[in-house]
Amino acid sequence: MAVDLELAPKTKRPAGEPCCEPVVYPDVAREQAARIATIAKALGDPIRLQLVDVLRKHAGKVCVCELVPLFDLSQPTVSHHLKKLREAGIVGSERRGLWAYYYVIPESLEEFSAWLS
Amino acid sequence: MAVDLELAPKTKRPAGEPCCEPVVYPDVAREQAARIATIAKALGDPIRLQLVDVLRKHAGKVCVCELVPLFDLSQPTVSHHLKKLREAGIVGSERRGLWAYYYVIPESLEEFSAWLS
DNA sequence: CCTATGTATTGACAAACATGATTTCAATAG
DNA sequence: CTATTGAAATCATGTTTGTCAATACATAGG
Repeated sequence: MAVDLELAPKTKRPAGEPCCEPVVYPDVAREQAARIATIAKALGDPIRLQLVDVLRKHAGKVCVCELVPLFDLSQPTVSHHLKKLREAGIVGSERRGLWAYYYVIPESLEEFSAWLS
Repeated sequence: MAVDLELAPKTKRPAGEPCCEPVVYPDVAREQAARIATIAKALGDPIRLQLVDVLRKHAGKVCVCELVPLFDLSQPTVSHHLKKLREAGIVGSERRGLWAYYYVIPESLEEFSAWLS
């Protein structure tokens, strides 16, 4: 797992040699990085982060009509952000009649959280 | 801190009334969300996430010349990503002669990590 | 000096993104 | 049925992003 890079003091190359040994980054790490980056990207917008924050604090399902007035944004824009979060697997939604309720999928944040700490 | 949204079953509005009570999102939370989203945004690219990953695993300073061959990218592109990470306050850099060494600033990830868990 | 090397910046460009206006869809009430 | 309402999708637009080629900058060695 750990990439073993050398941190030896460098000297100017003898004009031809490569600077460093080419280090191969393991594919599994790349895939994990891609997964985590997808989550991070979805959280990388203040609105979406606050959406997740609100949803998490309620630990239940929240109606879109309650989320929209939290922000100075149009309903379609909030819907757009919720879609992004859905596509990233961070939230799920459920329709009950006219209303749509959103909730956080906690497992979706676990790998990221583990990597971060 | 906790936003107290009601989750009562909804009924169709009497044509005029707003759907829900306007809920005020506290400003302090907005600022925190903005800070965390900045970090998340910077981590929201697979390359940058791997860069941070490598730097963290080494818990020391790593030469750019060792980072570039990890990716199938040009040196300017890697430099660009490192700059993004620097601007987000996630990494710092130090020049020693020709070489530039990068390192993670652990505190930069603390607030995000705390929020996530 | 001059040349070579490691790194950063600039310019350009396609792709992705955030946003709002408008439209579409689904479901409820009458 | 029709009208209305909540939510999602579509369209258009201006902005940001990731990438590389080319260039600039700084430093080390001769």
